[in-house]
Amino acid sequence: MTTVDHLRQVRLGNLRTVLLALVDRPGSRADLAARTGLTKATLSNLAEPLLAGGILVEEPATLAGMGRPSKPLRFHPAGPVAVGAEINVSHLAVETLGLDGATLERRLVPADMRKATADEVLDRIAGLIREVTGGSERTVLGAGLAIPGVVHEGTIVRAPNLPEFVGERLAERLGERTGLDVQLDNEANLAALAHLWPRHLAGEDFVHVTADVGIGAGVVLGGEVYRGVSGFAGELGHVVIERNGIRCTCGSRGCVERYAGLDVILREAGRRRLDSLRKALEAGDPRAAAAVRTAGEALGVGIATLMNLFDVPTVVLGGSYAVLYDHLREAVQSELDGRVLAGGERHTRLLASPLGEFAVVRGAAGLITRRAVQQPERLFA
Amino acid sequence: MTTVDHLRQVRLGNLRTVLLALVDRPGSRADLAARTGLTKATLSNLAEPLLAGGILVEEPATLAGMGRPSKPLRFHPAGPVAVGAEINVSHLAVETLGLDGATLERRLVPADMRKATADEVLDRIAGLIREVTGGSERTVLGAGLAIPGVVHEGTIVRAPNLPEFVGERLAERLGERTGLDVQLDNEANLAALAHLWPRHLAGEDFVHVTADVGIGAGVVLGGEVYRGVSGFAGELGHVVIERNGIRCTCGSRGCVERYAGLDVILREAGRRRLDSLRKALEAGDPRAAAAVRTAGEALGVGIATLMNLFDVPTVVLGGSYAVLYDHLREAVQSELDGRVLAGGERHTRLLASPLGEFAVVRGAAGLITRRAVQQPERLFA
DNA sequence: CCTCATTCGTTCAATGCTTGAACTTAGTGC
DNA sequence: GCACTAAGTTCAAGCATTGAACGAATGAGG
Repeated sequence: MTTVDHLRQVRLGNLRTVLLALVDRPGSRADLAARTGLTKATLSNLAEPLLAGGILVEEPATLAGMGRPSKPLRFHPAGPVAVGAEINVSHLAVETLGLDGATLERRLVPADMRKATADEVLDRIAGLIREVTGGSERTVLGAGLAIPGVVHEGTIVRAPNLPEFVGERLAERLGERTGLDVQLDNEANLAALAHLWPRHLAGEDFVHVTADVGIGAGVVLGGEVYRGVSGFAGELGHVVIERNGIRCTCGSRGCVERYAGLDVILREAGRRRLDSLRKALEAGDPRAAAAVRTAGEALGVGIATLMNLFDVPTVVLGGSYAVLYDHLREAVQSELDGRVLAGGERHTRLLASPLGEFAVVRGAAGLITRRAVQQPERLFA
Repeated sequence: MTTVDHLRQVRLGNLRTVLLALVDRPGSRADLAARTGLTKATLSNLAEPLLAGGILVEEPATLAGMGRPSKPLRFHPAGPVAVGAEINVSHLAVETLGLDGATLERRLVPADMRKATADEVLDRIAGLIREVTGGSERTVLGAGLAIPGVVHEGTIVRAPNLPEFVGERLAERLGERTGLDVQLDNEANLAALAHLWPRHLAGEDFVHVTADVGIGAGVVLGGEVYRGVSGFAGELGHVVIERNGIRCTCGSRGCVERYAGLDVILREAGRRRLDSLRKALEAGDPRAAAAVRTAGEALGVGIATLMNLFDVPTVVLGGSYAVLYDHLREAVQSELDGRVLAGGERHTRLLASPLGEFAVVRGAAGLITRRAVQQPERLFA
């Protein structure tokens, strides 16, 4: 690598810094210089190709205070967008996201994936993507694709609820249908990413926990989703809380999933759907409340173990757990208080995700916008 | 940061690359250029100040084959050294280590720390450090200090077996006594580091597990010891394996430590010391074997949980567990086989540490030599 | 309307490390 | 001695940031 290459890397790094500052909020060259620590001269220089390339726009001067008025820069309203897509057991979803973090279009359609072939699913997803991108002339940076399974190097290596997809390379197949650069990832990881990009919810390090059929944790360390060497990191569902406990489909015994999975909660509560459970809880049904509390205790033990290993102070409960948050919190927190070693005084923060059912697709789209910002050379294609 | 500063960073990065290659093995400028991917011109340039500064020496030309003979570069035999020191419940230890990874001097002295004040301990450690460094004129880069407790930002925040030390800033106090730059860290982290630097034992990612009074895991991710946000990462001893199990001193129930700690093993085996247990095992004592096997089962459950969360393929058993390895392995591996999800086919590698009782001090010294190589500007002081 | 103060944005010379090619050095083989 | 080979050295070229000076655009005050 020549010195010239190194200097180009420096430039790309500065470009990234500037774009990150702009994701936070718009600002004039002078403001951005102050926020990034770069000089005004550098900022003028860096902004030039971004404006020429249609990534940013210069707004008309704002007339405020003394001195020459500043012309704020912001992401171009007709600039590039990213697509997020989600294949789940009971639904498909897509979303388009701008570089500024604004959601443009959304679709969520119920569908029973267990009865569908991979081709049918991909066709439907491709159709939905066409729907949300078709009307506009904006450049599409790529698509993130979320699935409920473990992904390693682009291949699905485990998907207990979508066994037909194991071994598939869905990204390539969706890429062929849409002409887009597609990135495949696990839904738990992407839900976690949605809480981190483009806006931070929980500071630097946190764990995002969701339940559908299984229980997945997305672990965020140092601002990055931690995936492990083969994509299996954060398998909270198979943390053992009773070594001679209930047999699990994974071959082990006493996995958290067998005590705190959504299917278990519904069964114990005598309900068939999350919505019905929620209503029962609101109506004060004692059986429903007991089922959720019992699950919360098991979940709390598992999360405590996770926190003692990762030493991460914050836990975000998402998906179904966010819906049940009010009835889960106390049991989970109580286990954490009794079991997490924590730093000096016990500080464990438990939050409910505010993102609702679109967290996963939003994370999938965020994967793409984030990559574009982190590798700004992608914006000049 | 000016462009000139960036270029200086590039130079320091290249210096680091070259030093890392030399830690691996000596080599001529041409050989190092080939191994690092830099050019011969750059290598000549980088080597010059290292030779002038007495960090490296040029060996006489080796006469091998055709062409101009090469003059290999290696770390100067009278170059800088680092000190490692360990305070433990039952002993103190120190070691000096060269940049090339060679151990120069070692001391290990039994001592009951529970009866000693911090001042007494520090005086003794300082005395040992003088012993191992006094005879030589070599520059001392600093000292690593290992303690059996959780360290966060230089302060001991938890030390169940050395309660007197909690809240202390031992690094500064030892620094005053020795005139050295002292780095304090947890013994489990440093034992793990010893398996990673200066020579790799287990590839990229692994977990190193030791037992003394408690059970600690040093987690190595991406070539770095993972410490968590407040130094509590890898608290394997307090992973729960039976949520309604035995009460633990930490306030929780069913912690691995209560089933697989060294004190538990010795008690169940009816022995008082590790050495006596080892002899009993060699003699085929069935009670001893059963105690170790039972502990191995509990340890295996805890490690399986750890592996499902971190997705790290390799586990190194160190300290007392390395001594008991032959009798532990089967039970641990069996739990791992039944419980770890792993990548596709189940690949979990279980190893015994080859480093023996000096692993921790070696890691402590390695902390300093590693820092010197990673921040080569420190070598030109 | 003019001038001053103020802030925004632009221009420009200086800076230094790696590179690759050409060159020098120091051996072997015949 | 001469050709050959490989190690090590010399040197001009190349580029993004900086800081200071400069130009531009406004408000305040007379």
